[in-house]
Amino acid sequence: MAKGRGVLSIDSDLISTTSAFFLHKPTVLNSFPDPENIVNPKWKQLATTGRQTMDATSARSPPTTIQFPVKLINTNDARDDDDDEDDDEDDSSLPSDNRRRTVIDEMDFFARKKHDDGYPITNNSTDDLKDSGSPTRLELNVNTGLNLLTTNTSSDQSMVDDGISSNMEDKRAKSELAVFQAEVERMKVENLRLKDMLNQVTSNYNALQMHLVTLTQDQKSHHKNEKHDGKNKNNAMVPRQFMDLGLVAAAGGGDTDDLSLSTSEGGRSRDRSRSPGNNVENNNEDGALVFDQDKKGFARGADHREDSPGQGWASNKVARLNSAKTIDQTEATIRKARVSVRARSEDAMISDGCQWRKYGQKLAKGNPCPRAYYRCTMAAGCPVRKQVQRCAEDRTILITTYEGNHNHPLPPAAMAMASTTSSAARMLLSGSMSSADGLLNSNFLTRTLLPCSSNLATISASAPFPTVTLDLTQNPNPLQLPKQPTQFQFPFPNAPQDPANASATALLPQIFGQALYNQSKFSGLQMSQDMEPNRLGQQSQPASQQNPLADSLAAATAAIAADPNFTAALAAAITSIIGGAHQNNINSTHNAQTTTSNSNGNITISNSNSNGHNKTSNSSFPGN
DNA sequence: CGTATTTGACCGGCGC
DNA sequence: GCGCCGGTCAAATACG
Repeated sequence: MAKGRGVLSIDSDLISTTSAFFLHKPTVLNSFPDPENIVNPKWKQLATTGRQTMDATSARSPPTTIQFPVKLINTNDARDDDDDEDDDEDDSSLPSDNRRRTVIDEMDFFARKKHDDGYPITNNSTDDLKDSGSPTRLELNVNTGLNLLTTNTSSDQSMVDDGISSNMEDKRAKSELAVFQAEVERMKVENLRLKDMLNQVTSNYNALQMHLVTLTQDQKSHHKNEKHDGKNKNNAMVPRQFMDLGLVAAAGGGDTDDLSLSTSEGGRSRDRSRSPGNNVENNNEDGALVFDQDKKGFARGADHREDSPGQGWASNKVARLNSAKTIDQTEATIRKARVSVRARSEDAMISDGCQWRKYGQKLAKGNPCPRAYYRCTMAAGCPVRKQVQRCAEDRTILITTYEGNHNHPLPPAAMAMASTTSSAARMLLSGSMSSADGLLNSNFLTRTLLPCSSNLATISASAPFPTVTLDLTQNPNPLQLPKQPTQFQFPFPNAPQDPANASATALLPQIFGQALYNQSKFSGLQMSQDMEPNRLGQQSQPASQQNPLADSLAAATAAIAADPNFTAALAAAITSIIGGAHQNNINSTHNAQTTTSNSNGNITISNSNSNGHNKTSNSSFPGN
C-alpha cells in the first residue's frame, strides 16, 4: 500500500475543509473495517478506496474496482505536509513539481471518472447532492485503476485477472468482498448523514460569524445610543438573528448529549465543594441546550470514567470513537480549553446573552488593563466563568475569555455564543488531545473551524490552556464572507430562520469535535483547505472553483458532497487508517515543535502543548 | 434593605 | 522553600 499511501497523502492545503470534516467523522471512520483486521493486502488496499462507496449510496453491486471520483488537490505547500506524513512513499528525489504530479497521477485513480460517466465533478454539485442517495453512478463506475479488487473477484468488472486465482482464493475474496461491501453500505449511510450535518454546521458557523459581527457592531451602536439616549437599553441584545437561531436550536433540543461537553472544573477544591451546581449532571429538564456539569467528575474526569465504565460514558464514546484511551485524553485536555473572543467594544463587557456577576478583578502580568472575572449567575452553581480584559496593545479591543459549561438552559441570546464556544473548544481540544497530532489538528482547526476567517482565528495549544480565539477586530465585515474562496463559506442569510438549522448549533460540537477527534487518528494526514484563492486556483478544486451555487446552503452542501476533494480526503482518511499508526508517530515528532501559519500569517498554531501547568483547578470547557 | 461591585486577602500551582 | 502569578473568596462598599 506504499504507493497508495503516497498517493493518498493529502496535505491540509490540498483538501477542502469540507472534505476534512467528512473525513474525520468518526462514524465514517468506524464504518471502515479496521485495517488491522484486514489480512488480505488486497482488501487493505480496497479499504482505502472505501470512501468511494461512501459516496455511493449502495453497495448492492459491489464494484470490483473502485474509482475515486475525485481529484487530489495539490499545492506546493502541500508537499511539506506530505513529506511529513508519507515519507515512506513520497519520492522526495523528485522535483517538487514532479512529485506533485506524481501524486496527482497516482491519484488519478481517484480522479473524476471522466471516462466512465462523463460527469464532470465540478458541475454536478447539485446532482451529486441529489444523487447522494443514489449511489448507482458512483458505484457503477467504480474503477480505481489500481486494480484493487483484482485477482480474486469473479466479477465481470474485475479489472485484473491474473488467471491463477484458485477457487479457494476466489471464495475468500468474495467473502471478504461481501464484508467490505457491508461496511461500504454503512459508510454510505454515514456519508449521507455527514452531509446533512455538514450542512447544519456550515449554516451555524456562518450564523455565528454574523452574530459576532453584529454583536460588535451593535454594541458600538448601543454605546453611541446610550450616550445620546438612555432609552435604548435593549440594544445590547442585538444579535436577534442569532437569538432566533438559538431558539430553534433550543427547541430542537436534540443532540444535547453531544453538546454535553464534559466539563470543566472550575476550580479549586474549595470552589468545588462550595458549588452544589457543580455536581449537577445534566439537570436540564426542558430539553434545551444543556451542558454537562460535573466539575468534580470533570476534575477527575478521565480517571473517574475509567473507574466507572459502567456509566455508559466510556462505552458510548468508545463505540463512537474507537478508542477509550483517546477519549480520556480528550476529556482531560478538554478541561483546559478556553474560547476567547476579541472584539472592539467600548463597553466593559460584550453582551452574550448570559447574566454575569463580577467576582474579582486583577492586574494580570503584562497588561496594564485589569482583568475582570465574571461568573454566570443565570443558575446557581453554574461553573461558567469569563474573563474580560482590554487588549494591552489596543485598548479598544475587548478580550472575553469563556471557560466552562453552563449547567442550565440558556436563553436564545446566549445559545449562539455558548454553542459556538463550546464547539470551538471541543474542536480545539479534540484536536489537541493527541499531542502527537497537535499540529495537524490545530492546522485543521484553523482551516476548518474558522474557514471563513482564517485571519480571524487563532488557535493556541501552547498556552497553559488551549485556547481558540475568535478575532472580530480584523475583518468584521460579514459581506466579505461570500468572497472567501473557501468551500465552507456559504452566505447564509436565512440561517437563523431556517428550521433546518434547528440543530445546527447543537451539532457544532459534535461535528467539530468529532471531526477533530478523528483527525487525531489521522495524524498521518493533514487535510484542510488552503484559504488562499490563488492556491485554490492552482490545483484542481473544481467544486469550489466552479460551483456557481456557492451562495446557497443547498448549493454549498451539494458542492461539498460533490467535492472531489471530499472524496480524496475520505480516501486519504481510509488510507491513513489502513496505512498505519506509525505515521502518527512520524507526525507527532514533527508536530511537536512546529509552528505553522497560513499565507496570511495570521494563524499561528503552536502545538508545543507542553502544558506543564495542568492546573487541575482550572480545567474547563468553554461553553458560553 | 437587597443586590451588585470593589478590593485586599487568600489559595494553589509553578518555577527557580 | 520561597516568591510569583492567576484565580477566587468574602468583607466592605456602593447602588437602586
